[in-house]
Amino acid sequence: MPNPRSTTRATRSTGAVTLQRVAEHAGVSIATASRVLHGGTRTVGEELRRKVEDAARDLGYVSNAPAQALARSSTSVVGLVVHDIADPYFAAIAAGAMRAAKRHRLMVMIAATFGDPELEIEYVRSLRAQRARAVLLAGSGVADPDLTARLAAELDAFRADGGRVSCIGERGVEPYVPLDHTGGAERAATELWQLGHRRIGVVAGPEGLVTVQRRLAGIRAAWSRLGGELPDRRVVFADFTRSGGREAALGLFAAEPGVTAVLALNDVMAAGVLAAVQDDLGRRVPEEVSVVGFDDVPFAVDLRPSLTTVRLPLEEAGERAVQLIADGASPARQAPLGVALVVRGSTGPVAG
Amino acid sequence: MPNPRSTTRATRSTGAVTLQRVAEHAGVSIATASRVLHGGTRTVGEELRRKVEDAARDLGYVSNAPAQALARSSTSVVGLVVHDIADPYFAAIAAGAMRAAKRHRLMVMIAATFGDPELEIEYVRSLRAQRARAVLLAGSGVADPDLTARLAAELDAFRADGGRVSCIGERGVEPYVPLDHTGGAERAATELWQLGHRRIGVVAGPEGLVTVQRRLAGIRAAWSRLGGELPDRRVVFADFTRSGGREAALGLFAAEPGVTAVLALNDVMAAGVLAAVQDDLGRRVPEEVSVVGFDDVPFAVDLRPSLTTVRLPLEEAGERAVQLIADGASPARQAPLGVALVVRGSTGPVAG
DNA sequence: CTGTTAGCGCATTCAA
DNA sequence: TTGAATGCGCTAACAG
Repeated sequence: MPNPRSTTRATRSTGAVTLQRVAEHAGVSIATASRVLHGGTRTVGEELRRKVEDAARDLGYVSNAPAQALARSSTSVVGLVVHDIADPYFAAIAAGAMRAAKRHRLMVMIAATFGDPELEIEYVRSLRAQRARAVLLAGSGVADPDLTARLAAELDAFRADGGRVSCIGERGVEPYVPLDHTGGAERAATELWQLGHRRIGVVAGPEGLVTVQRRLAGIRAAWSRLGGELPDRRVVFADFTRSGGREAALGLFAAEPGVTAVLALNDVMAAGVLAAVQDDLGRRVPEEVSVVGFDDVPFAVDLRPSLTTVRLPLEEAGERAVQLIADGASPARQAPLGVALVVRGSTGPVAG
Repeated sequence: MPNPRSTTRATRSTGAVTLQRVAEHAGVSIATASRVLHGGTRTVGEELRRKVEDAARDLGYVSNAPAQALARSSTSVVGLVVHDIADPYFAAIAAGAMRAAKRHRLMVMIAATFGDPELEIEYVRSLRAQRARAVLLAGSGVADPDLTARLAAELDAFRADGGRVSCIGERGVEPYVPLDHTGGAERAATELWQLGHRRIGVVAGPEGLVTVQRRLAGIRAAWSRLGGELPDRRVVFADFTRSGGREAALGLFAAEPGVTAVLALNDVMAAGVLAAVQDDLGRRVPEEVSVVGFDDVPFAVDLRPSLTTVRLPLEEAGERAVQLIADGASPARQAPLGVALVVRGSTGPVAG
């Protein structure tokens, strides 16, 4: 018998090294092998333990995650749902999440919805099928009752199957990592007011996103508190992209040439605004027009001029989101992550 | 009976809706249910098919991926191994990969090594445990024989288990998406030469990365072909980060004040170089110093001044990488993705 | 076209 | 402490 293999079919030639084989090789039962290789509790004798470990190493054993998942009905993967991983906002969150995931020995599966709420629901469902241990919703939700309800239903089903859920920013899902969009926006608006600006414009992202609504609300709140006016025609909605920002800025100035400062609702859009104002419109920043961004993504400091923006601790938010779903994290109230206005070169006093 | 849940423990209250239950509910065998719900082939009668579909919908059935994976020993997840997802280079690749993955109905699991080659090996092993259908290596390899061999061994094992492998850029693994680092670098260097620069400096990434070596080789090849000189002291290695670029530039100019142009081996470093040259050293770009980057990440155009750089079709590379491992993609020779020099504002003729 | 049956690899009672 | 046996949910022959 030159070949120890006995069973019939193909697939399992010498290929798959299973617990079974390790057990045989070590001369123990598969239960024992399982205990030393996977079981946390040390209830195996020193000698057998060594034998099993040696066998596993010799054979190059690698556990079969799907099999384990099936047997214990739980995996070590967490799903992260973002809009677009190429967007530095989400990339930062993902980086933080992955860092924390590593600490907790979790794998991160990323799904990009490209802004499609239907896809978000579909991905949660898919993650449920994967029996992911948790799903992290990183993107902003949309203010649509139907969509929200359907997502909630899907999340409930996910939880019913034993999964955990957490999200970045408040969106009606518990637990979540609080991000003070409103407060940050208020601060940015206030800064502009203090610089003497009275006629400001807002370059906003998609109108349906609750993040956009929150930031906008913060600006409006601060502005009216200060006694300013912000007519709707000075608020332009567009995609959360560079070109979205550029086009929105162009539209804004076409309609309201007197605007002295513009608040972009994220840094990527701000980059587009800067390009529009300086290159297309030929106005100087900040001498003629001030620009403020939101998020403080890494490249904000390198824009021309460097961008004044509201800093959001994105990486930390990502980390916290996985902490929330890792171990028995208490669903205790989270201290909101600090937002801060980072004043750089794109803002200045209103032209006298 | 206000509460339909009955069974004892926790987890499996009304929770787990299995194929089994769907089959019962529909009055068919579980095999039939499986066929209509998962089997691609249409070998089920119209009536039963409908019954099963209705039952599945009514019960809210979601297939159990781990169970499927175990039974058919294959999953629909592909692993993507990157250095750092927050780096726009990898974010772009990931975005492309995810787009293609969606088309092929694959899920993408991302692992970040943060530049640690050991972690890369560990992740491949972990992906093997997950029985991932494929792993995509997006990061550059290091020029270390031991590491390379161990990674190769792990990849072979992965393949032996039926997994597919592909990577971005040549690194001794087949198949791969060719990226002409060398050619791009040659083009950038040539451009500088033509602008009259003779004393150039290179701000390079980690010396061990083969990508760095390739780009550097391209520069050296072009330069010596043109008749220029590039002494080692004008080549500085640092991290592939903004601060790495900034510090490297500072060091470079401290040692070689006469340099008239610097080639940064990626755009993120170039941002740091720009900051160092203009803000720290107070020299004008491009009047006094020209700067060239590499990759053409999204923010390159927004730098101050806009960055001349070598464009690499990163998203497309990501897409191609998953195409390579999807369906029965022929391991045919790939036409190298086109690289192009994008001339913008950071380069100009040498000061006369 | 449909049902029966035998695993897939592992965790986990339950005995020993 | 260790082993034997059972089942996780599903797929894939194989038979009818």
